Amino acid sequence: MDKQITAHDVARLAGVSQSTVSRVFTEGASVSDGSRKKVLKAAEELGYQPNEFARSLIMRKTRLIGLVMKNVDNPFYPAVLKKFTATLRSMGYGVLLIDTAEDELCPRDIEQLIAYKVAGVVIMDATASFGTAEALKKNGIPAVLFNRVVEETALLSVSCDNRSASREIALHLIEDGCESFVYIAGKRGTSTNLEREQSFTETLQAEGYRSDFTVGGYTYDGGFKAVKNLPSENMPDAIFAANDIMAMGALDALKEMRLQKPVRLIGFDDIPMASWPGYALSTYKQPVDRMIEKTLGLLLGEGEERGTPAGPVYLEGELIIRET
Amino acid sequence: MDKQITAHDVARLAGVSQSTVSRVFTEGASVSDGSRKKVLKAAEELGYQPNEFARSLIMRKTRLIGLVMKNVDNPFYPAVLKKFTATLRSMGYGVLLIDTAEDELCPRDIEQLIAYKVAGVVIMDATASFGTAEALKKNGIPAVLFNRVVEETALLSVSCDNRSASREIALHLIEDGCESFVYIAGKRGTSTNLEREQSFTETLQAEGYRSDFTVGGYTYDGGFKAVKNLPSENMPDAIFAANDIMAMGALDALKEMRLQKPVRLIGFDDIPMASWPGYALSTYKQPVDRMIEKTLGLLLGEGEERGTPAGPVYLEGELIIRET
DNA sequence: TTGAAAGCGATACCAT
DNA sequence: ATGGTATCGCTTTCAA
Repeated sequence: MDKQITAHDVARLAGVSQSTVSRVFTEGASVSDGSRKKVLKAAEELGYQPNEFARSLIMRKTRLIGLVMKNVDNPFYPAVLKKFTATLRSMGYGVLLIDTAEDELCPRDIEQLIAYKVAGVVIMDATASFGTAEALKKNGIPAVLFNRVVEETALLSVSCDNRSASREIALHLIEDGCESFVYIAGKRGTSTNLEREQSFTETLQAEGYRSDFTVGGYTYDGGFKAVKNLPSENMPDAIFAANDIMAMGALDALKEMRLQKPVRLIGFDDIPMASWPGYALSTYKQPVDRMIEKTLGLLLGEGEERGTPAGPVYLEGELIIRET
Repeated sequence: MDKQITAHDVARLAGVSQSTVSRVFTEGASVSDGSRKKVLKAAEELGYQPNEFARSLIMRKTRLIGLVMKNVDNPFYPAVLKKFTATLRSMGYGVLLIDTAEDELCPRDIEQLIAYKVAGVVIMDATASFGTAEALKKNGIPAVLFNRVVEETALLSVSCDNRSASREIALHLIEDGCESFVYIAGKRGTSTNLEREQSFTETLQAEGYRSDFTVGGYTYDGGFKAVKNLPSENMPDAIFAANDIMAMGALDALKEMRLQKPVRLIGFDDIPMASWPGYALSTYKQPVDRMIEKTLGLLLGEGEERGTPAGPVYLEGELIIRET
């Protein structure tokens, strides 16, 4: 940045004032065609681009959105990340990527977000403590949780409707003739797991069935081991895994066990691999596009869309039945 | 950002000058213990964090690195992205994420990188045209290609040693008794594919064998179809797929075909899924950690490490033989 | 050690 | 339509 090209340089080369250069790069400012051409030519030649730091400073407003993500291991998120980035770009925003190691944003994350005065924060697959939410609020930075609900912080949040999804899954399985069930839990304490678990179990109970329970921690290995630990002489009719990669682990374990009785298996997310012929996994497809749209609407939208809805936003997805 | 908390606010609350506040947040500036305490307390209370935009502006140097990525579909990259982000963070840099749709950086990407005056750019899995490279150079922004080599632009680049890797794979297969081979190509025109293809084919020829050839485009479907299109009465002894997800597609196709003769299959990358029991894919593990380290060294390192090496940097990985 | 003041590169208001 | 100038929040001399 020592070799900075500034509006002054362009002005000098174009033979106009620095103000005029600025106007050429400002939407809806009045500049004569002649000046504009000269400036554009000079800018092109020098490779000039207005300094966003100076611009944001004087405008008292940045065009940066903080994207906080945790779980790169989960193939669900890359596509989400891409979609967020692409959409934000088309809205004129840049993306400050923050990778948080823990389930909860750490102080360094917050400091960076505040230092960059981001116009908003999307927190994917992680949560924020009360203190964190406060720090952001103090600095007037809005934040939305993506795929997480945290009651205490009153942070905005957008998720898939895990409850209705899990109910649908339970009912589908029952209708299919299943009578014994196992739920492979994700990470305990996450809202996604809690909602899926509760709703699945309650629906089953309401219909007169019960579900066994095991933990998979949202990982492939977890799903694999969860099934391996099931008593092979007494396998359930159906398994609901709280996400797709656990379901894949479960499926691979099932295949290895070569059971005589088929076991129905349903995952959650609809990651790209779920449709691979090798798996052909039945799953619940999260309404990713609408979730992202809604998230950005809450964060940056105009008027009523923006701001505080009564509570967490839940969007319905779609049950996709494949071969499992 | 309208509700900005500035060093002035902190100064007022702490009863010192704004300069002193700045000093407290500047490494190695001289402030009395008393002042420091007062300032820190006030800052804490207000939730103050120095404005990075103002800071970068006056310092004439940003702490932002542009990370350009394309292929979110390839499970190889999420982990790379995470590692880059984490490492950069520990070096004090923030990450400006740019998602480029095309194989080659588009003007908008460059404009954003220049506008944010990034301290450097890492281009993952994509290339830059001559014009692009020039625009960056004009603005004094260093860039490194990760996993791509582009001869004409003389851009720095760090890759896996695709040639030696492919040779090793070919020799291993021959040693294993294979006599007929198929290479499933990635995307034509990419340096990774070219290097793998040439080296594999040449090694085979040198040993007196030849290889058939088909294109998979670096996608699961591509790999799947590539195998399905092979004549089932005349399958090769071994297949080398230019990346793991193609290999997985190939493997699933192979499984569906239920051949009597086993076919050896080797992928490339060693993505997490390759080790899943359902695949147990043999593959060539890219030396990701060292590649990232080298990339950042070239971009931001001290002294000799930084800057222009004679040519592209190639790092050796490791052949991992699993069940395929 | 501390405060006052200059200046980073841009925008926008004010004259002209 | 154009140029001059104040200003954004910060770092960094320069005096005190």
